[in-house]
Amino acid sequence: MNDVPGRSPTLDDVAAHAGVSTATVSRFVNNPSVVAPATADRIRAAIAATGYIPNLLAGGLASSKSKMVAVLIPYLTDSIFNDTIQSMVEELSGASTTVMLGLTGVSARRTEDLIRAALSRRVDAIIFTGPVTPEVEAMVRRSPALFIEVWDLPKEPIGLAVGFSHEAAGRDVARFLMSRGYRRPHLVTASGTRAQMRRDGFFAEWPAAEGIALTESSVEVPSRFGHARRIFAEIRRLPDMPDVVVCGSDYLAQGIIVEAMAAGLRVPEDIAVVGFGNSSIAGEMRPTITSVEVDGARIAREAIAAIRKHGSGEPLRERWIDVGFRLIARESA
Amino acid sequence: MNDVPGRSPTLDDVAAHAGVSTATVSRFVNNPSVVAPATADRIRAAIAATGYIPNLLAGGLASSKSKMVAVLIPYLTDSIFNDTIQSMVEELSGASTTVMLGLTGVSARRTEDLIRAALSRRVDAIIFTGPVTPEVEAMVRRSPALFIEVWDLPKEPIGLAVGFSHEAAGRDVARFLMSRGYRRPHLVTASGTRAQMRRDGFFAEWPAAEGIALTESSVEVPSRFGHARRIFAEIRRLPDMPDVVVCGSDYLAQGIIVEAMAAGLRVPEDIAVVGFGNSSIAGEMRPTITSVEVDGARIAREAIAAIRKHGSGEPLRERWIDVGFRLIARESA
DNA sequence: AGGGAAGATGATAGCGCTTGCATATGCATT
DNA sequence: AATGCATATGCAAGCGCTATCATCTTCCCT
Repeated sequence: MNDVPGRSPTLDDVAAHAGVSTATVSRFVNNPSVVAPATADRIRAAIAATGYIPNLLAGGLASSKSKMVAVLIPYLTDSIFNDTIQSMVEELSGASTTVMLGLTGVSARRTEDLIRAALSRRVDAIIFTGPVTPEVEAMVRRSPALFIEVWDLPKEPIGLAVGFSHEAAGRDVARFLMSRGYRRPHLVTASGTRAQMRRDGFFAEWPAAEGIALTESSVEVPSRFGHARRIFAEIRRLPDMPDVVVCGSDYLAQGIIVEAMAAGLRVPEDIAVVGFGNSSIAGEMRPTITSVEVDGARIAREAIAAIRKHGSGEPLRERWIDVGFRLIARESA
Repeated sequence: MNDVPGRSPTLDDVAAHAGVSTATVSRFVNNPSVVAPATADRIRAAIAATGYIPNLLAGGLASSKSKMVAVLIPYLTDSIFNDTIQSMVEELSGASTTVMLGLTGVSARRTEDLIRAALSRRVDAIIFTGPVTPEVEAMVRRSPALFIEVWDLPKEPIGLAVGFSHEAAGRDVARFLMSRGYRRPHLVTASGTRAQMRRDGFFAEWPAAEGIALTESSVEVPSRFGHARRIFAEIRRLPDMPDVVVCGSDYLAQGIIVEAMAAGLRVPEDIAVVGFGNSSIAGEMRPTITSVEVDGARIAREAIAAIRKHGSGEPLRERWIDVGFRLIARESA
């Protein structure tokens, strides 16, 4: 598309045009306030006249900071991270940082390739969700990039962890349901580590007494809307219908509600439903979905603050940032 | 791992370790088959021993191709592009190309900033959805990056367009509904350009005859699930209930179905619903949603094929690639 | 008026890689 | 043997920027 004769303008072109040295233009571009106002004006004009667009490949090479961060998540579709990623990308772009997006799926191989790709770009940080394999850990440890694990609080984070205790969340849901009088929950657990931790928390808290039973089934990650048909069919086949279904995402919860209503059941009277993540649909569904809210925007902000600190050489004081969670009781349970 | 503490290993380190020149290692890294098998083995060993990870900033600077493409979309949440983006990112990563993700929202300012950021990284291509402002056009035209507009077929694409005719899609939906005997459609149109084009197509095709009426209302982009409450309330206030609601996304359609059922109406008997985009939920909802399928994966593949061609210097023959669409009749209408 | 401190700018050596050109080696062809 | 042509590798000049150090002005204080 380059119908313009010649190569694209460089710092030197701008410098020549403005009658200053390249160093001065470079300074101006990175921090306009360090050059004299009059010079700044000339440079500004020169940039406009030449149509100069900085080359961040060169800049990054010279300064060994790329102003780029990798965001690695499993999926884009129906993911509970979705709202978090949205604010993550917005905040990052706002801080004039480029986001490199990688979808890991559940494949360790793919994850490693993406980490390698990120390191190849000399990203300033990697924002990661999901289990860390030894290979990933090895690669990441020898790199200067800040490694941020979000949505969880592993015992031994490689760099920084920004998240909350899934085990505690599971416990809270169990306590909540008990207090509401539910006695026969059915857990739908996804195959990922975090879902398992919530399940463990739920089990640990749930009292094993007479008349207090619990059943479960499992789905592939992510906990999608589409899993609902199979799960609901499974539930119907149970000898005793559960009184509440605990889901790994609001999307799956939504699906269960739809299935229940299609089967002529009322939610929550005949069967209650709990979601997870407090995605926007949770408050918009009919009935509205009881869910566990996670402050995705806060996770994004904390992560970015850490990246900025790390970038300016400041050492990070803490290894974990617990953003907590909040159970939001709505109509569905 | 005998890595030098301090800086990360470079091509020279690997070269020294393998007893060859840096050029040879570079060749090996970019295309293993051009070096002699014995040399390749030595280099492979050296890379493993040093833990070398290429620096694509330096590589990109030297070769002036970044192996990076920018993907710019309005939103991540509830977006009809979601499935497309998913396959786009997967295909791109598979082709060892880094994806730079940008969320433009509806702001022209933000869009321009993102384009500038992409150009600063010297991306090989920009995959774009949404209206092109003169500023964007100017920046993009003078850059060597391939500019690909997806999901639409503008009359004068700057680079390449991969999409389909929204006007035709609107017409098809109108014809379909007529043939099914619907006579009182209600259109819910989002504020974006493409939605407007579908609306125009629908209007153009819909016969203006006795007993064949049509109403409409509008929503902010994106056509989210959450808009359904307001829209449905509007519909109920209409003097004559429409017999079918035409939505700009399957998510909104899903919302309308939920609202209708909550109001005790049957879908499609009392009121039918049509979605758009054939997102995964369309086939999973109850009732399943009649929708217009767009082959997102194909769009992704075509875009990537074009990028590859453009990258190897081949000129692009065509300016438009029409991937078409397909109306999928399901239970909801 | 002299001595500096502070501010603004210039000169320049890399950052780690790619690539055109030169060189060296092997092998089939005359 | 001499010639030619692949094939394999080395040399070294950049790619466009940043950052260190040096230089040159001001301007304030004693």
